[in-house]
This record gives sequence, C-alpha cells and structure tokens, in this order.
Amino acid sequence: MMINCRINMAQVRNECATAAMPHTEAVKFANVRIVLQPEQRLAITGTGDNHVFLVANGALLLEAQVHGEQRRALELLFPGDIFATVDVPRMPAMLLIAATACDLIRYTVSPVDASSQAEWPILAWMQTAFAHRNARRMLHYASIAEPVAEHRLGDFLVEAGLYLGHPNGASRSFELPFAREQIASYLALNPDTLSRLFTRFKQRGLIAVARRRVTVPCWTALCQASPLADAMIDLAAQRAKAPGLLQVTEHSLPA
Amino acid sequence: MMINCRINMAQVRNECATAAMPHTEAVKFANVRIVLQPEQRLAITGTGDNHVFLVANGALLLEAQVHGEQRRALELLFPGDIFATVDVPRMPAMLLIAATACDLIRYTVSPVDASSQAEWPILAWMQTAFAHRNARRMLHYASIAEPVAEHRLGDFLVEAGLYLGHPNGASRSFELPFAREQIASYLALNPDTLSRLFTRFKQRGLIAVARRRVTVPCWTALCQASPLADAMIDLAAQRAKAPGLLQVTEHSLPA
DNA sequence: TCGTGAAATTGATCCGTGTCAACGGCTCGG
DNA sequence: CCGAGCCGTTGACACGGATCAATTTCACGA
Repeated sequence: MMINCRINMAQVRNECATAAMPHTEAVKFANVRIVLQPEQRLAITGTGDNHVFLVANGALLLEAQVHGEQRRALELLFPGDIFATVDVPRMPAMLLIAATACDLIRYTVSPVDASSQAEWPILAWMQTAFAHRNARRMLHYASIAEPVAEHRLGDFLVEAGLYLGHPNGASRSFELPFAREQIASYLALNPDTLSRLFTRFKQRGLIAVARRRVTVPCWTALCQASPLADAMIDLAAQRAKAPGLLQVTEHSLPA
Repeated sequence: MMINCRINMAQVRNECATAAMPHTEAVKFANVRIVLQPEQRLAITGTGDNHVFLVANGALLLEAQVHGEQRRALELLFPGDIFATVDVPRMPAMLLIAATACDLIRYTVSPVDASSQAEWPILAWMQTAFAHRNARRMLHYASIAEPVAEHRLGDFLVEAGLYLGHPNGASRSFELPFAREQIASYLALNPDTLSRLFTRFKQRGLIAVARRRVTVPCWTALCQASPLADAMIDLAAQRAKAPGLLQVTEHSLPA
C-alpha cells in the first residue's frame, strides 16, 4: 500500500463508497476516510497505485528531505484541496503533515477501473480540482522565485486569507494553522527572518497578529504588498465558481 | 481561442487526426501541428478550452510577468514533455517561448468528447505524462527553494544532462538551448551571479563549457553537487520506462 | 578583413538574509 | 504558585548574492 500512517496510526475507517460526489448518483471508487491528529504524518511513496486525497477539513503540509537532514515544505493543502500521489517525485521522507486535525478522503484511482461510464463525473471533477491545484502550485513557485522576501510574505498572507478567511467589510481575519517554522520553510526563508518580516508588516499596519490569529484591517492594502495577489484572487474566484469543488467537503463526509 | 501566436505568427498546419498515439488505433482528438522559430512566442490564457501541447522537438520556456516589468521563467519544456493550459494561472504576459526551433502538437481535450472509449488510451497516456511533469515541477520548486545557489545550478545541470544529453562512458555532454539570462531567470538568480557560478563549476572541474555546449567529464561528480540528483535520476528512469512517452515524439509527427 | 552589437564575464561595492545568541512570553505540569 | 520547555522575537555580525560598471568574447554583416 502506498499510504500508511507512521506515527500515531490514524483512525482509519473504511466508509466504502458512501460518499456522493456532485453530479454523480453512484460512485464505484473505493474511498477511505482518514482522520489525522495535529502533527500526525502520512508517508508518501511515488510508486504503486494512484491515490488521490481530498482535504475535507483542516490544513496539511507536504514536506520532503532535500539535503541531508534539511527538510522543506513544498506545498500547503487547505480544505477542498486535492492531492495525488503520482504527482510527487520520490524523495526521502516525503510526507504529508497535519497542521491541524484533518479529515481526508482517499480515492484509489486505477486506470483500468476508470473506463466505466459511471465514474466519468467524478473524474471530470478531479480534472478541475487538479487544474486548480497545479495553477496554485505554479503561483507559489513564482512567489518563492521572488528575491524580495517581503513579496513572498505578502503572497503567502493573501493566499492564506483567500483560503482560510472570509471577507468582513474591508477587513479579513483568519487563523494560521501553521507554525512559524513551517511557514518559513514554505517560503524558503529563515524563521528568524520571517519573524522580522511579520514585525515589519505589523509596523506598516498591514496586519495585526495575536498568537496565530491574523487580522488584516485593509485587504486591498495587503494585496498591494503581494505581487501575485491578482492572480491568486482570480484563481480563488475560479474555484468558487467551479461546481462541486468546495461543496463536496461538506456533503460527502459520512456523519 | 486560447492559444494564438502573437509575434511572427507561427506556421500552423492542421494535420487533422493523422498522428497515431501509442496503444491507439484511431484517435479522434483534433490535433494541430505547430512549428515555432527560435524566440517565437505563444500566448497562454488560462480560460476556455483545455489545450494540451506535446513537445515533439526543441525546447521551450514558460514565462510570466510577476511584478511590473519583471519577467520570470517558471518552467522548461524538453522533447517529450507535455503542457496543459488549464494548469496555468492567469497572469500577465504568460507565454511559451521557443528557445530553439520547436515542433509542437496541440490536442484539444474537451470533457464531453473524452467520454468516448476510443480516446481512453490517449488519455491514459496523458495522465502518465502529466504525473511526470508535475513531479518534475515539484523538484524544480524544491531546487529554487534551496538557499545555496551552487545547489540550484547543480540541480539544473543534472536536469539538463538527463533530458538533453546521453551518457558516454563516465562523461556526458549536451547543448544548452537557453541563454544565460533565461537560465538565471529559471533558477531565480541574477545573470551575473549565474556566470560566476558557471566559472566556479569550471574551476572545480565539474563541467567544461564552450559557448552553449556543456561537457560533464564525470557525471557522478556533478550529481554529488546536486542535492536533488537522486530524485531527478529516479524520475527520468521512470519516464524512460513509461510506454509511449518518448516514442510518441518520433512516430506521431507527419512527414 | 574589419566593425558593430549583443551576450557573457569579471570586478567593486552595497544591502539583505542567514546564522548564532540571548531574551521574552506562553503553556503545561508539578 | 513556581519551574521547565517550547515558540516566537530581537540584536549583532558575517556572508553571499544583487547591482552597477567595465571589459572581453563571439556572431554576424559590410
């Protein structure tokens, strides 16, 4: 099996094919609900079957070991996000880490099964979800390629605000599910430097931080500090319009 | 139409459905052969139909404008690579740039057409190709997240060696299709700094450079200078084993 | 053959981030 | 209530890459 729980074996319940996907009356895919506690890990290996994970709840972090003991966060997963194991290169210690308590749904997509007409809707839905994921991935790459560290933090805060927060007038606030060190790793920055950047943003009045709660008094001002804000907002809007992408996280989970 | 030629309108010939994909007797996908001259550009916009490009020949570069006039290379495409427009976020001046003369094949993949049984083999092939592309993309992200610039260049040279060169005993040599500025952009480095790094690598005896020709006297020595070498080699080996992934570039093009 | 312009290299300098250390605040358990 | 330990912050300093400018190399055309 490609995915298994290494530390604190997750509470895994096989809720066989009870989840109703949008635009689908009968889903023949085997799916498994996986519940993760904070800091719990899922090991990924890049071979074998194609497992697709849907994040129903919580936030995760894809980490890998790059150079000796050095570990790096390559990707963040938010509710509604999708993740396929085939898209991941084989690297040492490649694993998903739950930043908060998480509900995942795991689909096993085997090429031979997929020829059935009944599974087309779910596959079509996955295509859309993957397109979104790939586009966001590319935006993150564009972000960390940015030499100015302030821009990277601006991009990250806009991303977090879009996926974790809700607009409230001109302001917006959200709970960061990640530790500073994880954020720093995601932004290819030193934790100390990241802390300084946070301080700088606070001094500029762009954000107010209480523990892990981030409050953005003026969303548009923050967006002006993020070079990729326009592209990310556009992408989030596309996702909101896509049918069944977000809704599935609410309806498909068995009680 | 999502893809069009902006500068020096490409010589586009509609070779309707003559290309035979591996494991496929009849391909109903509309496909178009696109021939690009060096430095020619293809504009990409993230909406509309899903166009999939297969690089039959040559090398390309995906560029976008990130911040004002700043442009950045987000991705390199080598022969056998695949590229879908839906995977790209909407950003200003997002375009493919031909580094050399290129042959592309463009498939238009519409979700409704895709339900036909006859098109399953080609879709399955695309799945494999996309998985490879995504994995390589992630490796590149891991590479540019590396704070040490030498590592980035090492990773790049290994990638280029794997996809552009062939082993010749312990050595390996290849022609870099990209200008220094483009490589620097891809590695999120200053061109001046990149030049210094090349000099350092030459002094260490890792490479010999004649114009754009790179000769690696000892491949394993170069790999030791690349933190991601193992993962990239593993990935390239997987691709070589995948059926019809590389072969298609040779057989599918009409004479 | 020479001249021109673009690309690449190299040098000098500045600034920003990494590094290491110390400090402060918060949580949890005794 | 106190103490331990972790996380986050801040300061001092060094180093590496960015920047700007000057020079060399190469390709191409007259």
